[in-house]
Amino acid sequence: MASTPTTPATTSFRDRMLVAREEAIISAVNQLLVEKGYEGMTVDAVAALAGIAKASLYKHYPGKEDLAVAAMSELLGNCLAFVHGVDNQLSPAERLREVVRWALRLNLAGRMPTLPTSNGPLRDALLNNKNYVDRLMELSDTMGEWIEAAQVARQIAPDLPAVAVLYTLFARACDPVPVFLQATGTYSEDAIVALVERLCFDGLQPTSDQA
Amino acid sequence: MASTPTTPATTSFRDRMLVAREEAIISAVNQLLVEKGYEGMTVDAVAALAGIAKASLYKHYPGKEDLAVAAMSELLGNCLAFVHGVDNQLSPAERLREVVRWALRLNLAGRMPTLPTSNGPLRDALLNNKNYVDRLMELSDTMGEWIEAAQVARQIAPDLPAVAVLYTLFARACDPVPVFLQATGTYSEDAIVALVERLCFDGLQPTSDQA
DNA sequence: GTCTATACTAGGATAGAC
DNA sequence: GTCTATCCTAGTATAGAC
Repeated sequence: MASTPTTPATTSFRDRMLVAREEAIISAVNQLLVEKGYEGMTVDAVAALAGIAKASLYKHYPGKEDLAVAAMSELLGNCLAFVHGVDNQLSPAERLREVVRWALRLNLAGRMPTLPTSNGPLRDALLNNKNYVDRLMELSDTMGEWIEAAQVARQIAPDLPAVAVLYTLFARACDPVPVFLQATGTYSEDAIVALVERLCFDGLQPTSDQA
Repeated sequence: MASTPTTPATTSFRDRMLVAREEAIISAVNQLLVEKGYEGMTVDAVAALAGIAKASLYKHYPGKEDLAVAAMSELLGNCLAFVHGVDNQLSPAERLREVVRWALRLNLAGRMPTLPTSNGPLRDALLNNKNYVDRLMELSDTMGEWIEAAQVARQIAPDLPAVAVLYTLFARACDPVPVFLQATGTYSEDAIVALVERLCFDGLQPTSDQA
């Protein structure tokens, strides 16, 4: 107890502090991206919400774009963790539905950050980040396999281009419809998830028992 | 010929010039909203693209928000004009499909401006503009009637809340999926319109003849 | 109503001490 | 690596002459 701390223990403690800070920073970024969007998120606000001085923040992340990239990279990491945890006993289509439901719940809970597609430099920063691109490709590969398996099993239409299906699933994860429905105050979260999942997979058509 | 121009004629000419300028301004706003988004659109760029000095621009529209509101109001006007021109002989569902196709084509042509939902002051400016709100309500009313008629006719599922259908149709008009598909360079505009229309109305499910 | 030139401010990024 | 204080560009908006 009274002895001088060993070097590795001290380093480890400092590392833990650093990691905790960065978690607080990215958590703040996530919240502000949801509330204000990328352009509306100021670095000052991130620093204030994370309880850190702005200059310190710049020691962790060299610019505003890097904050956004880190947040999106973490989002993809969480999504990959969920995807890899999905029960492989489920049919491919049911696995895809699980992912859509996961994304819808994240969205409704106000924890789904999104970035504008119109911001060129930001888009470049994303595509230049190996971590982000690797995760995006792994997610696309895994979901792409599920899509093709679901098409072979005739659970989703086999004549749809797989890339169109993949883009559609990604887009539904950021769709404004669930949040708008939530804002009406009429529907429970579960009801909205079920409704939007159905709109995605079945469209507006009557189900077969609605002749 | 030599006589002093009559007051009404002079006024009319000046009015035409003014209207032409405002059309040029809103056209520039539309283009920049598509290319850069609202926050990325600078008033300088609008002025330059419209071929007018910035100070002159401010004589027409008192601020940046007003530019965006005018553009969205014009968009709603164009949409209403299309909606009112749709053949009433068509079934309600087919009329809704016509509107979706119109919006998809506008989107693919790079002429569909969108605004961020996260910008509070901008949202207020929209909702405080009578012209915009009136048009939005008229469009919602008309399409709402079509939706309910289509549900009665069992052309779209009658158990879906009409408001969810309406939000979905609005959301599909601004969806990123068609533009992403366009960016792959693999599909023609017609193919993308047909594909996304199908995804909206039929979802991912196989069609009945794909057992 | 059009222009040139300028005022004002928000916000991204840094300097330099500790 | 953390802080306070500062720099500086970009961008909204205006003044004032014509």
